[in-house]
Amino acid sequence: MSPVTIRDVAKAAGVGVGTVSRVINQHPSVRASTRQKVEDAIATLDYSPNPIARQLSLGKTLSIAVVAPFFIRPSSVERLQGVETVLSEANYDLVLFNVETQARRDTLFRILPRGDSFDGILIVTLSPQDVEADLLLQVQVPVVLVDAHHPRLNRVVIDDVAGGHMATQHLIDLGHSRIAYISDILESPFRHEGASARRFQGYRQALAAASIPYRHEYYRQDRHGVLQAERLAHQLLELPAPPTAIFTASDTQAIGVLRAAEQRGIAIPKQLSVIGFDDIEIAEYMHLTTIHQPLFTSGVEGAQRLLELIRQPSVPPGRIEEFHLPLRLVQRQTTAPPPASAIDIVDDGLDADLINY
Amino acid sequence: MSPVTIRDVAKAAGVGVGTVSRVINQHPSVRASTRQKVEDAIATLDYSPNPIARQLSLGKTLSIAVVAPFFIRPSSVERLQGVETVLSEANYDLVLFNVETQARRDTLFRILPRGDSFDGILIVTLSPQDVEADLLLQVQVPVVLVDAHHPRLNRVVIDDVAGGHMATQHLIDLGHSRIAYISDILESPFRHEGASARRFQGYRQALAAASIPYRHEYYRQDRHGVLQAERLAHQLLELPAPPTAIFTASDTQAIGVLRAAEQRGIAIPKQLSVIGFDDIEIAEYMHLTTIHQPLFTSGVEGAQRLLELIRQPSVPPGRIEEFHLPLRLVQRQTTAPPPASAIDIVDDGLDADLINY
DNA sequence: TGATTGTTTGGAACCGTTTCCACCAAAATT
DNA sequence: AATTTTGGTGGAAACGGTTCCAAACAATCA
Repeated sequence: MSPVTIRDVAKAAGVGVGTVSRVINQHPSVRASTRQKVEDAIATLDYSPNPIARQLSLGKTLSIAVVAPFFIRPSSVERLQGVETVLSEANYDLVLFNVETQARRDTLFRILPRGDSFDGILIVTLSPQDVEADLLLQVQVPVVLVDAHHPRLNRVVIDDVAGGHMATQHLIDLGHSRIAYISDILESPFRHEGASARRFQGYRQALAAASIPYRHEYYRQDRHGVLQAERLAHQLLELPAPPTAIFTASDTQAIGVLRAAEQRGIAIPKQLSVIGFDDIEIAEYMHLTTIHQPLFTSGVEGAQRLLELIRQPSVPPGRIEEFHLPLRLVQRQTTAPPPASAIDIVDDGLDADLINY
Repeated sequence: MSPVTIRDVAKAAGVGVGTVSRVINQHPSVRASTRQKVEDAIATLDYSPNPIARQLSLGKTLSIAVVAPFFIRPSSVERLQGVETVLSEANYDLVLFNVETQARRDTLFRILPRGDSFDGILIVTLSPQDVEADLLLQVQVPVVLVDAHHPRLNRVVIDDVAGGHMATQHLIDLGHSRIAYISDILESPFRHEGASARRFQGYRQALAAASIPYRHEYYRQDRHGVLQAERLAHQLLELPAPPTAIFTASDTQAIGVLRAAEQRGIAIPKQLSVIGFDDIEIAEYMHLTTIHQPLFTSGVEGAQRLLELIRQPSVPPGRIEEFHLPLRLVQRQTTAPPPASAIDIVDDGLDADLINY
């Protein structure tokens, strides 16, 4: 590419390479006349410094890695938007690592801590296991988790339990008692992502507080996605005593429920209430009632914290921080009181096996 | 971070640095016993090569820049997904450059050709001006355009004129003659993105072929976005003789139209037909009739072509290629024949000023 | 056995920056 | 006038790899 180096410039300007470097980096101790000469040379040679060489010399890369399940979690994209805003402002390059499969996830957690390719790492919606966190901590690379947890890593999160509670309480307040919960898989054998599990806890707590027995049959899980949720919803709606309301762990899954209802000719919200979680952009267009979490903001906060971590040399392990973002119920048009017909059949008790945590 | 260098390994293994390098890079001419010694040393020292240094030495960065208006164009995200698939497969890093403003756009086009930071550049939905293309060509950096045009750059595109024609023809076939077109701004002073303008051409051609006079009042433009399109739709629907069908240059804008109709209590598709363009994921959920273009595939094709360009040293300027992707009408539930009441008022001729291209 | 060919190997040179140190001239101090 | 301080400057060394060249060694052939 541009084969003109700092030495060419130095020669052309009749100065040493150090001086050219100083001019480029705005170092103060360069005489104005010299600076001028160098700038002229730079201009006529059309020189621009090789960033790779600079990185090697500096030991900095000015780029940070962002790891997330972008394409299977629309919420990641909205978070990414916040991240991008902050990073581009700070002149950091954003290197994208998408995760769709467990294999890729594991590879990345193994690869990322190696090498000095990134000044920092932002991990979204993927919680590291202990060994993985160890690796990260060992290499001393600044890391921030967004919507993910690990006790020894900085993170920005929401109170998922409270969120689950809030959603369920909203349905209870409307008069529902047959409330189902759909989520992605709560415990994959090795690493628990956790958020859906905690929302499940909130769901259980709200039910318990209202003295509504927990029904195991009202809880379904599958891999995250519209189609999977659609299938689960069909299962629920085929139950002898189908739920009058469904709470899903994400808006994406809520859309699956909406589709299932539509296919069965079930009127929303008249015959079935649906509440999601996240408040992704599409939720508004679909009039979905949901729990709003600050997605964009989470990206901003995460990125800012990461930059802070990078900038300050940081005392040894630094204090680990957990930053909480607020939640808010956004009521739209997919929740309403249950149909009169259903209220009668309250508490038929069938299959209502209580399970303790 | 990992402060152990190739020289440490060489010392530990009792060999020269060249040998270690050869082991790392799978160079064949290393005796098996030597290789073993080196591998042992690497293992015990827990060495991993510094990618930056390797890049400097190699003159390659193994990373490619992707420039696009990701967050204001959902279609970009779906294209990005295709790009990501190919690049991660090929072990290239994907560096994201988001464009939301004209200033950022211009900066990037100025910055990107500098330096040797990227092995290739993929530009999505942004057509370079001539001077910008010059810069790119001058620096000899491999470039591929996706959903963007420039005669001297490789690109993967669709036939926008045909697409515009297809959408309009569909409405005409349904019996509409009062057909409006909503798009983003066709000609910003300095650089035309073009796609919407070409779809407009297709729209005009289809109308002309059906002997339907073009009405200037039926064509509206504003910045791309749901809210802007919503406003434009309101304007159209307030016209003395409102359109019975609206064709929008993107699905995003179609959603705006749908919202406007909803606010006015206008039934879709009974009283108003709406057809979009792109077939982004959300289009299906909203039952939007639209022109499908292969978004994911466009990303895949673009990335693959870029990798080819990078791999082969390439004859001087290489032959410029324009790769076309197919289009397809996807009929869902937002288009139907016009209401009987409207058919009567055919061709009141008012304001039907014909404009020639 | 000696000459020839082929395979491994060590290490200097290089990639293009930044930074540090030494040096110099001019200015300030005595 | 001699000495110290200061601001500017040149250039070597360092960053951590890859590659090339020459040398060492092994194997083959006559």
